[in-house]
Amino acid sequence: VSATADRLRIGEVSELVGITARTIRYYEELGLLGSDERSKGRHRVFTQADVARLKELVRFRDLLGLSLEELTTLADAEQLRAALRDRWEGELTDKERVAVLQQAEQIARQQLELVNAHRHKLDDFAAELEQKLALIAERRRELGT
Amino acid sequence: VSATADRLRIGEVSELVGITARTIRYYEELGLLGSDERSKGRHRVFTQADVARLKELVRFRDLLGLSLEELTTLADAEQLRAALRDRWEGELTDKERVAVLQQAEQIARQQLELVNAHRHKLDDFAAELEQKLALIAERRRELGT
DNA sequence: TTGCTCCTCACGTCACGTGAGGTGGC
DNA sequence: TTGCTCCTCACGTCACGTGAGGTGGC
Repeated sequence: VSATADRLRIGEVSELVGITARTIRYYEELGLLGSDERSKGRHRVFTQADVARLKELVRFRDLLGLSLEELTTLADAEQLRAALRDRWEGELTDKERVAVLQQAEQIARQQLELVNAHRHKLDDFAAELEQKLALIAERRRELGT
Repeated sequence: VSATADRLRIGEVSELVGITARTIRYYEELGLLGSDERSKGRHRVFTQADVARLKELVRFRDLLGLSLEELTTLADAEQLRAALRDRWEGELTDKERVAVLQQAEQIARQQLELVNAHRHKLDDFAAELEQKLALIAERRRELGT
């Protein structure tokens, strides 16, 4: 199969990520995926790295409600990180490696803050609902059932 | 001021809820608010109950990513509950009161499950990011900085 | 070679944003 | 009465959905 060679087709990616082919094409058009070298009209080819990136984008979209414009910024940062990572083996000095790690750390920290902000809002929401349930339970006790 | 009489105008509601007047009109058009008795062309009048309802809808929209069609279902349930609540004082038998409470409890439980499902996904996401940070920290130790 | 999957327009939809031009109400 | 806020179209936009008609590649 083509998958063994890490050359995925759009249908396979669609299946793996859980989004439609149309969405993948649209994201590519917006530049959310990496470079797209392909003569127009021919079938797109994807890698497992593309699948990972799409999964992450979809997660930010669905869980944090980010717009595609916001995802672009995020994708740019990730792309930079990936580019540096590709040069990781051998070609970098220790100083450069430290700089790459610092960059990666900053990105991850910002993402974690976004996630945590959303978590707190959901925690508040859940707490209110549980309070509501407690109030209902109390009223039911008052009614003797 | 008009606010003292619980007769809010769309601009006040917009401010209180944090959405635009256009959005409020759109939601009214979809029937997400209660009954709209008003001769066309005249200014809309809202109550604090409308504000509370809109705040809840916006929360479900933003935190859980529900579509307006899904919000409709949710709003219908809430509306039913509110209608029953209005009849709460005096007119109901104990049996009817218990039924109302059971309904309210079921709704709150379903909402809580939705919220918790989202919370778990965000927990997973946060855990992965923290793991990533731990990995970065480890690499930095290996590099001696 | 036959099918299936993919391709590119291109129009439709959902959830609003953004004026244009006009009227309501404290 | 003067302003400000509100009103109703109506077209624009973002993030895709949904065919129509045609070609690529195992």
